[in-house]
Amino acid sequence: MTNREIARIFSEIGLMLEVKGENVFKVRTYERLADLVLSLPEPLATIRARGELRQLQGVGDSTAQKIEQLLDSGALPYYEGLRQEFPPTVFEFLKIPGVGPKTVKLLLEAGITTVEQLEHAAQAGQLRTMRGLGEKSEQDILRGIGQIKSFGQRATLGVASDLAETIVGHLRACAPVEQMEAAGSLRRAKESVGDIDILVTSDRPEEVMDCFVHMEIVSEVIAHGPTKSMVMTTAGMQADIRVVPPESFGAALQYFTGSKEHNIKLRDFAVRQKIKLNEYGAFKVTAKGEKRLGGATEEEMYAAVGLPWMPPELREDQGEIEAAREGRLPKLIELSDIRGDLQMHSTWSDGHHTVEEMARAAKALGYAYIAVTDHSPSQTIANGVPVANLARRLAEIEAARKAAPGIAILNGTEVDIKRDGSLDYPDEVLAQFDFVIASVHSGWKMEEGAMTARIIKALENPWVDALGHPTGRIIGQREPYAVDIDAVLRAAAKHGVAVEINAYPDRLDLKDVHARHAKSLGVKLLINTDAHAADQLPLMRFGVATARRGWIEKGEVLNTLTVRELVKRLRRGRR
DNA sequence: GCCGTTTTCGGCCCGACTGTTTTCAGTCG
Repeated sequence: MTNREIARIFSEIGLMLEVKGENVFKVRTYERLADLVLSLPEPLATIRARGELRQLQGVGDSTAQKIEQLLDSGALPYYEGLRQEFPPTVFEFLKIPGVGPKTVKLLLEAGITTVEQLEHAAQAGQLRTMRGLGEKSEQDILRGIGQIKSFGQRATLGVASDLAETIVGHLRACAPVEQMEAAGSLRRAKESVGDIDILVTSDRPEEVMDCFVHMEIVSEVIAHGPTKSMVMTTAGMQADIRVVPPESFGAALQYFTGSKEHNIKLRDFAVRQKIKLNEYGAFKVTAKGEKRLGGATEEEMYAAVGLPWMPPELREDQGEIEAAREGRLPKLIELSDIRGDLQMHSTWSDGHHTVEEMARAAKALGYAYIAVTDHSPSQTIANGVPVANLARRLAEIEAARKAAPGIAILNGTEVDIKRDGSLDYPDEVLAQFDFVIASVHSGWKMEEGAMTARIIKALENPWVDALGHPTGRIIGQREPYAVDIDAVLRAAAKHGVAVEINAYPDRLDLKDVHARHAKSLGVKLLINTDAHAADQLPLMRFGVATARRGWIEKGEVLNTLTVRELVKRLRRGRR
C-alpha cells in the first residue's frame, strides 16, 4: 500500500470522526497523521521495516498499529466500520465551501445523502426549516456547489504566481498602497495554490478595496468590506485582500503565510513562554495584562519568542522550529546562486528557439553557461535528433559559441531511458557530448520494481551525468510513475549521478520532500528549467523555490558552480 | 489520540466572520 493511499484513509477517518462529533483533538491526530504520511520521503513499509514507525512525531501506539494492519493486509477494520456508518458521498459534502461537519451531520439526519439531493432541497427551500440553517445558508450551499462544479481545483504554482503578479501590478497602479505582499501557500511556494492572499498597508484602505474589486479580472465580488475584500477571478481562483496597519504588517504576514501547522507549533512554543502571537502582534502576557513586543515585521514576531526569522518555504512544521531553536536552520539556496541551466531544448528537437537564441536569453539572465539538451531519436514526437544529424547540430553549437560570446554552451542531450534501461544513443555517441541527462519518456505504466530497475540500470551507464525529472509527474494531470525513489536516489549517490529538480512549474520533479531526502543521502542536485522556448528560462525561480522547500543549500546544487568547477564535478569530468 | 523546559494526566493556536441567534455555534484560514 502506498503512502498516498494510507494518507487518504487516515484523512477520511479524521473527517468521519469529525462528523460523528468525536473529540476534536482525536480528529486532529488523524488529520496530522495524514499530512505526515504525505510528507514522508520514503514508503511507510520501509520505515516500518527499520522499526521506526513509533519514532515519527505524531504516531502513537494506536496509530502505529493501524499503519501495520494496513501494510500487512491492505485493510483496516476500524476504517471500514466507520465507512459503514456514512454514505460514500460524505466527503463530497465536506468539500462544499461553508459546509462543515456539523452541517453534514444535520443533513444526514434529515435523510439527505447525495449532493444532488442537497441541491434540490436547497432549491426547494427545505433546508431553512432545519434548526441552525436559514435562507442565507441555502444560498451559500447552492453557491458552494456551483463553485465546485465550475472550479474547485487548485492552480499550479506558475498559474497562481502569474495571477498574483497581475493583481499586485494592478494595485500598485491604481491604489495608494505602501507595503504589499502576497502571503499564503503562494509565498511558501507550494506546488499547488488554492487562493491568492494579498496583504497591504495603506492610509486610505477604502481606495485599495475599490481598486481591488473593480479589476478587469474579477468575475464576482464575494465580499467588499472596509479593510477586507474577496473576489473570484476569471481564472477561476479566489483572491482575498486585507489592509492592515503598518505596526501589524509583519504579524499579519506571518499569520497569513502559514502554514497552519507551522503557526500551531509556533504559538504553542510561544504559549510556553507566556507569549501570545496573533495577526496583530506579539504580546507578553502578565498578571497586569498584555505588553506588546512587536509586529511591524516578521523578524519581530519570531524574535519575540527567541527565534530567528525563517524563510516561508520552510514553514511547514517539518522540523524548522526545532532547527531554529538549535541554531541549525539551513542557509537556503537563492536564485542568484544559479550560474547556468543544464536542460533546455532548441529547434534541433522540439524547442522553439535556436541554440544561439537560447544562449543569448540565458546570458541576459546573467548565466555563465547552459547545456542544450535536445531529445534523442526515439522521441519521434519531439523530433529527437538522429545520430546522423549530430555533427551538423554540433557545428551549429560551435557557430553559436562564436556568435554569442560570454556564455559557455555545453553540447548536451536529454537521452531517453528505454524500457529495458538501455539508452537511446550508443555509448560511443554519448561519450561525444559535454553533458548527458537521462530521462524516462515512455512506458509510464510499468510495475514499480521494473521501473526502478530500469532507471537504476541507466544510472549505471558511465556516460550519464544526471537523471532528468525523476518521477515523470505532471502536476494535476499525470501521476508520477511507480518507482522506488529511495532506491533510485541511493543509486545516484553510489554512481555520482546528479539528480534534477525540474523547475517547470507543472513538473517540480524532484518534489520538495524528495529533494530533502536526496540531500540526506548526499546526492548532488541540478535545478534546470527544461525550457522549450527562451521565455521559459526565468521559470528557474520555481525550481529554486522547490529546492528551498527541500532545505537545499547552495553547495548541494551543481549548477551554482563556475563552468570550470562544474565540468570537473560532472560524472564524466571525474573519469 | 498524542505528548512532556508545567505534566504519565490534562492539556492540545487563535481570532474573524457569518448567520442564526437572544449569547453563540459553525466555518474558515
